[in-house]
Amino acid sequence: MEDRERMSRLVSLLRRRGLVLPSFEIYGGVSGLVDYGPVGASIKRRVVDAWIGHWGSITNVVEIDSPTITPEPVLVASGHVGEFNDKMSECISCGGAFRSDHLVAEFHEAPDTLSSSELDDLIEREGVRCPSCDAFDWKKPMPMNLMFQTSIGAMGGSRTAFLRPETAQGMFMLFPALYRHFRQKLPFGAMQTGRGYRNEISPRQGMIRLREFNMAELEYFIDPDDPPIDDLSKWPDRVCMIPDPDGPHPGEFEMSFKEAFESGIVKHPTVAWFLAMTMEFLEFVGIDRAKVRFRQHAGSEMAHYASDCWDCELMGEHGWVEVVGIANRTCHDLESHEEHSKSSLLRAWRTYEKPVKEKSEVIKPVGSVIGPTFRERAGEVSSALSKLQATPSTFPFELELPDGTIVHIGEDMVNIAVEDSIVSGEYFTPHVIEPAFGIDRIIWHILDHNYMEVDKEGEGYTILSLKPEIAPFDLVVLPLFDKDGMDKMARDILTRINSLRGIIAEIDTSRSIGRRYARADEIGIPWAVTIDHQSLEDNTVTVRRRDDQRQVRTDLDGLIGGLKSGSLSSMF
RNA sequence: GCGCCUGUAGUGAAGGGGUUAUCACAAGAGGUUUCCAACCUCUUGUCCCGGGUUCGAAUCCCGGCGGGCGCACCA
Repeated sequence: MEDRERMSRLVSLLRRRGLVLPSFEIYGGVSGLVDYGPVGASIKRRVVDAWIGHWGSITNVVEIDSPTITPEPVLVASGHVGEFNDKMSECISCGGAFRSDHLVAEFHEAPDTLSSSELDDLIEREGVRCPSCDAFDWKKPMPMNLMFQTSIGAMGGSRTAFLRPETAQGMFMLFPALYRHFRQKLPFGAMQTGRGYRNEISPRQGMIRLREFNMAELEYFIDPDDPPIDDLSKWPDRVCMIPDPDGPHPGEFEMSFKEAFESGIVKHPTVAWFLAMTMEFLEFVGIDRAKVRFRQHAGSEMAHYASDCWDCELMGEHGWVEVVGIANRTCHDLESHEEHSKSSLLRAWRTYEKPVKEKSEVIKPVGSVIGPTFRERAGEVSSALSKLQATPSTFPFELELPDGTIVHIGEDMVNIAVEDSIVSGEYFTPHVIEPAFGIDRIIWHILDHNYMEVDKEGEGYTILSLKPEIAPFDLVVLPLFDKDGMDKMARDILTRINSLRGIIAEIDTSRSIGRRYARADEIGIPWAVTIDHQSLEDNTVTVRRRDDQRQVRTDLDGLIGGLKSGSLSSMF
């Protein structure tokens, strides 16, 4: 499956032509950081724009943009501070590294709550041996923080913060604003693209595991009792699905999304819809469908926030790589933020089909009696009374306060009222379906799947067969010779084309025409326009199609029209 | 983070304790050519960084940084 030679030729091309390069190279480089060069940045922008356009086509999905610097409490609530702060023990004898809490798991009920020194004591006391070499020779447990920490503000007044490990929290923070924006109606979604940061222990595999990377995430907020259901028959083609091997459908299947949902392999209708939408996006940007599979997480590898999770994996020179995670995060995030922040704005309202009439007895503390009787504790007594579920039948009765104190409540201290109310609905915490895309990983696979090494008249020849929608340039303008008026005409045409909104063209005037076609093919420019002697006489040019090198002659208006409407290929 | 391998123009490679480090491709200037990496002339540009050994280090040694693979870790 892997061809190291092909991969190294591809990587050389990416560096040589300014697509993707190591960052800070003149200072020795930094592992896990890459630059998109002049060609790569253009591709990346178009892939991101395509992603925004794709999901934005769902009504009720909007784009937002949040800070990357995130205060600590947000990430405590999300679970990242706990999850991303594992302590690691290193074996001096063999160099192996292991999670300290796993080493002492059989000696403690909640090993993940222990501090470094407590873990160290326990390892010493129990004589825990190295799982790989059986030695008893440990370094002290070290916290392994996978988030980049910083502080907001200077000196004493500063607050701890982290660079975000995912963009998703930005959408949760804006839930109240989104709920208002969407006139308090579910479902709705918010998406953002941007950088995420993880201080990986050992970044590997080029742009597959980065320390700073581009993500694109969508949080789709739904009513769990009324999940959106889309018509899956729009996507009849089959795709490789690998359900949870520990579940009821172990194995590997070729099936449509509709079949996967109807057979119960994909449980949630909205998740099934998003799987299909994900496949559609990947094909739009030029991913080879035959190199795609959807794999359901086993329970044991589920992220801390998810209840069901599907990975979309792509096959490339690095093997199968996870590029999209589609998770049902349920109400985990909103509930946790409600608990930690004490905000009451993280819920949605659900109106009942028929209002419910409720008759209830309510206990109302009488402040004028309770106040003088209990003095400074009157507040606690009042709130304890209000929380009583059942109305007491006899007086006086004993009431227990939160700290265990027992007080005696007389009949004169409360009013018991019977209230009739009409309840027309209820508040609930929305559930969230999240597709999370690793943009860099997708770009790598776009390049991989479209990197064509072909034979051209006995010579090796390279074509990057990118979809026109994500090509770095829409076309290249080539004067056959850089003189005799062809030079001026080419520059005039270039100016005219570049004035079209959203169209990017470049010009190449150096060396032979064949060499210039080759250069353009190598970075995936789909169209080349050549100005020759005839152009000067009749205002026509030739248009060359990258993938089959065929040419047609057209007049300038035909060229401009075809470019604007994206229909150049209809000329062939 | 550990182990093994590795680092020479933009890319790919050769070489190597001693004068000015070699080659191909690429790139720039000019010429030639009426459409697919042709050809001619000229030009630019390289030993990852630091320390050590040595009269002398790009070469040997050590460390760092970067890359590949394996282990470990990882939404």
